Amino acid sequence: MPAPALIQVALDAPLDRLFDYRAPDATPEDIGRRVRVPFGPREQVGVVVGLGSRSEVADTRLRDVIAIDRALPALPEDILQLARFAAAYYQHPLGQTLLAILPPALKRTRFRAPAPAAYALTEVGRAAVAGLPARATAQRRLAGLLAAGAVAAGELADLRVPLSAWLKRGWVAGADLPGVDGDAGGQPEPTADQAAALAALAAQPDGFAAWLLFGVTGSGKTEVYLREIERVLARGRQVLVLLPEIHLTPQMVERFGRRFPGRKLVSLHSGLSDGERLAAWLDGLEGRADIALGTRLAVFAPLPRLGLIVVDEEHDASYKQMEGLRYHARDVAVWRARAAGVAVLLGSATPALESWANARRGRYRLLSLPERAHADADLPTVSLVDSRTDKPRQGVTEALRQALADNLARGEQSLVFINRRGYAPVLYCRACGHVSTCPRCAAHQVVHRHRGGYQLRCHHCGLAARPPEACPACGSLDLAPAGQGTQKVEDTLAELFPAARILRIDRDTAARKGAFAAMRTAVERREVDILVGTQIVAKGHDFPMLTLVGVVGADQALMSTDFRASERLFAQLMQVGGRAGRAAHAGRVLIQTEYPHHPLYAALVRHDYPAFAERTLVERRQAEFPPYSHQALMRADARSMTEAMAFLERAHSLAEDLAEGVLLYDPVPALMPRIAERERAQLLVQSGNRARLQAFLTPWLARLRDEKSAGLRWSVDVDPLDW
DNA sequence: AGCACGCCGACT
DNA sequence: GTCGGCGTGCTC
Repeated sequence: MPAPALIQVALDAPLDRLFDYRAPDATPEDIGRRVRVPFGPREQVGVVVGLGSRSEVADTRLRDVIAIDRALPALPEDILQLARFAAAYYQHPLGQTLLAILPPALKRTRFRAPAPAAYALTEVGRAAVAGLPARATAQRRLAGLLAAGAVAAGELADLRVPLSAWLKRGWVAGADLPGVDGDAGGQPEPTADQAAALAALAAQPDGFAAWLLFGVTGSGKTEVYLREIERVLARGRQVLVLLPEIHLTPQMVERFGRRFPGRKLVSLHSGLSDGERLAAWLDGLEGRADIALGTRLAVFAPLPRLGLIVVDEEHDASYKQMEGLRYHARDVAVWRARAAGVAVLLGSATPALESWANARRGRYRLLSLPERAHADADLPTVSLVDSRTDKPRQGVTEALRQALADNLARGEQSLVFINRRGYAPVLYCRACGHVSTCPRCAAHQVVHRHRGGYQLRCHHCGLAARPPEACPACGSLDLAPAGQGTQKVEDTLAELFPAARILRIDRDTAARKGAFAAMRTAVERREVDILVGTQIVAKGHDFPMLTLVGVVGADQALMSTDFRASERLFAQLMQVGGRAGRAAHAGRVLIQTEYPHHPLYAALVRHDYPAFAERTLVERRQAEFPPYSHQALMRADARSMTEAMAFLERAHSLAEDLAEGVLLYDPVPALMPRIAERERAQLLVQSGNRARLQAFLTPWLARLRDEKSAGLRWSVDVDPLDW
């Protein structure tokens, strides 16, 4: 009699171990497959990660697997390896990591065949729809949509009733998504810089290589991606392209689709329905997709013929996941490229200082595009308005007001950038100096306009309250909003320019689905004269008639205690400045500041990222901050600060005998010490050697898992981006 | 994380 | 008398 066959299963539980189940018919081909198993009192979906004949667990406690899903292909070995790496590096259980990278449709315990990506009329259907009665309006609309060929499932979402009826009758059937018609002929001639970058890429022998493509906004990084992708596609390989934000993907998908007609392009992001996401993921896994474009989670997409990874805007913080598996998609991409023996191309106008340092050390190869691609599109002129001498009125200096007035008179569009939502950052008592604070957080309440009046909102916990009539501290009625937010700047501009058409874009106005696209259309149709917005407008949109960018309130970031604040500010200002004058119109950027001699602004005026980076790297080296050290941040929160700190003190003492080559800081209250009635503290650990830090974290955290204290939550963030 | 089991206050 | 509060313990 053969030894009992067991499978090792990774499950979505916060437990850093695998579970054995009896599976008499399991074979090595089942590794990577989904399984349904009994887990405690319920059923769970897991992934088979190994086979065995013996278990640490007593026979009597072993249970039988319910089903192995052999209808779908197994997760390939390279993806299992990638998940193992990410789980180990970011100190997250393997089961939760694996289940996080599966599309949501595959996490359900009912194993079902995936829904088609598109639908098309059958022969029978084509004949039948001709005879539809006039009153069958929904069916006639469906017939109209399908008349020209296959239509994506997503576009038929509101017609699912007649669609399912037709499926039953056999009038329609699942189909492949139609390819986008393109005009591959209309490719721009590469500039000299682009040609040099492409030549360097082409000269590189097959195998792993990491490239940093450094190019100012408008220098044509995308054109370099497209040509390099073309070369890799021609060798029969798949390409993975990572983008920072969901609302950027439709534009990129369209551009890629036009450029590669006949190639199968899929997009992977959380804006898709579960069915669309599954279809796209399977297109990748089964090798049908040639190009996969997606946001950070797409870095884990299975692509058996992978030949190149592109990470666009590689400095963007949205590549870092802040919850659960706290991975950085750019770093995972580099690891994956190395494991797969392919090239990874990281692009940015303002690289992360980590990447810049890697390029300087020769770990990444640097490709520069110093010139804008259109010869007639010069870089915008950046100038500083000294707001100590030109005193702002309602936040706007005379120089900015004049520039906006001139632009209006010329019929050109302007953008006023202020990275603060709401009306004013705080409500202030002019009698006693009291400021509005959130009852649940250690944060100010922000004044927002609300239904003709005002509202106080906390940006940390979301709590909204009516503003008090009188000061809660001294009873004075002399309360006033202090400082500027997007809403107040919008009001000010409306007063200054009554005839101007003003549009505000921030998280509050862009929240509704489709709102962002509608705003873009309004700007493109020139129905807007002045845009007011937060960083949400800075990202990746070309508005050719936008020729002036005004920046208000940027100094705030110079005061921050976060050592990465100036890096973020520089990137943000370069990016928002890049909105100005992208086509034939020269652009201007005006930055209001009380520190016109600050070296950050001086570098910005010269469009000199390398100077900014060199200077900031010197500071980082002196402080032994990243990229000259590697960090992990332990966060704890509890009902009281005493409990949170006590836990971290305990963690600190459990670390002492392990911490060779690792610097342990003392636990301290977090920068935001209370959010939603939870008191927060943190403990930073740091090492000049990444492997040392890793070798320390694993046994340290293992010790802590046995520590229990009620109501206390803790987590570890490896390579944290913000505190 | 769920979910069950288990031991103490206000209610049909 | 019991419905239910959430402490703590387990999941192959």
